[in-house]
Amino acid sequence: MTVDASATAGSPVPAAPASPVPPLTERQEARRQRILRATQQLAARGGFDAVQMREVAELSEVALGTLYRYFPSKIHLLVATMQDQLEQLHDQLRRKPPVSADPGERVAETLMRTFKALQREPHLAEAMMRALTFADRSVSAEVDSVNRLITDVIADAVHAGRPLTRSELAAVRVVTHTWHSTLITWLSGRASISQVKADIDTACTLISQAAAE
Amino acid sequence: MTVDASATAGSPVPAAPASPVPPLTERQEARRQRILRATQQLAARGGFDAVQMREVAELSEVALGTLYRYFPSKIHLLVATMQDQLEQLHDQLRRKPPVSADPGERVAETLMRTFKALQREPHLAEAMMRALTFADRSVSAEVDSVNRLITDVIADAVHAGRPLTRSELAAVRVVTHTWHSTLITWLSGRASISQVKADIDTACTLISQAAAE
DNA sequence: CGCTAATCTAGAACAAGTTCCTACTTCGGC
DNA sequence: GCCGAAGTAGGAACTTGTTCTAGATTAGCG
Repeated sequence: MTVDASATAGSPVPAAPASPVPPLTERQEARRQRILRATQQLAARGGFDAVQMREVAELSEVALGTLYRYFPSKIHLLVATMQDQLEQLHDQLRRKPPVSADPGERVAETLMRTFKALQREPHLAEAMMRALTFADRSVSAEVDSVNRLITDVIADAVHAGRPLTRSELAAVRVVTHTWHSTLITWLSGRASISQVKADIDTACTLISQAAAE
Repeated sequence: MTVDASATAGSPVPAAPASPVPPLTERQEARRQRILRATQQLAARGGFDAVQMREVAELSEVALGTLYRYFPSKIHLLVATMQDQLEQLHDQLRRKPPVSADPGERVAETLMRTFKALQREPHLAEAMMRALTFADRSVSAEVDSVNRLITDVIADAVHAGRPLTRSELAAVRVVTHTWHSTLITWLSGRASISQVKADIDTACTLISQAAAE
């Protein structure tokens, strides 16, 4: 159950772009992609519980041991899937940035657009978010990387140019906290879509203020 | 793996005070307490992973089947433990309410005091919070009840008397989201104590504003 | 080309949550 | 005090994440 840090730094794990990752051969990269695709597929169908390691292995035509060599746990696998999705999302958002005038509104717009994307595959969203919040210390690096991606997405929405001020950063942190937590609440059926929107809007007022300083 | 709603409504489960819970006999209440105490003990020692159902059963001198009759899953068990702790906390806070003048500061003070309490038993905190955020729909009722408890704690800190205004309620929601999420971040070693404090303070400014309206 | 280390496959084995079954107690009503 | 129903003990069995082993395959290199 405990996976030490060295496992995280092991060969085919992508993880943070900082660690010295020996480049993957073509076939290895293909395997990795097959695994991630299979994971998405299973997750999209039945959520966290439907992502069973044996099934992922079978569907991606890889031995169970190999799956574990690429992703040292189910949580690592799903967090990596989230990284994957977030990168795609970030690209899309760069192509179509939010249009509102106010920074806080731009952030809210961005997050609501993301939320709509998640609603299209609620099971996949559930699987990824459950993994993200359930992750323990052995997945810190990967979870941090996901958080950085989200923070970047939000930071882009605040303003393209200059780095964020201290108070803007503080506001962004609270926005990401609210985003994660309200999403979880929605995914487990304890909040409505409009409730999620309201929570995001509330948190985003902090950004408007911080930016106005 | 899936537990339907009827299980939640089963006999000895306390759950929401709404469902018609047949009163427990003295021995049953004693069993329930033994189970909760054993859970706390194991959780305090080694966190989520150390709470193993077989061990809880053994330590509380109850058969495994009986444990499952009282708490239909490990998650239910830990969420119930959290309810238990929160009730104690709420009592303590009622005896010693926060002293700051500003509502937002009172909330921040309350949460920081709670945070200090959690720091005393970080493993127990980890176990309860992991369970809370990992809980799926089958635990909705219990998780909601925990959320209500936290909301009450915060609402008390905002102001003893009148009910909260709409915008205060919105602010309180964001504060609880921030609280949960920043705690998780701290528990998985991705944020420092001072970071947690900063996040709480940031979120609490929303309350000050809402109360000032 | 042939060698060696790393990687991969197939499948057994193990761990912990959960379910199920059978016999024994306890409870509430008579 | 007695009876049927509900609750409990004890433990086997099942599920799924994870680990381990032995025997192919592959990649890189002289």
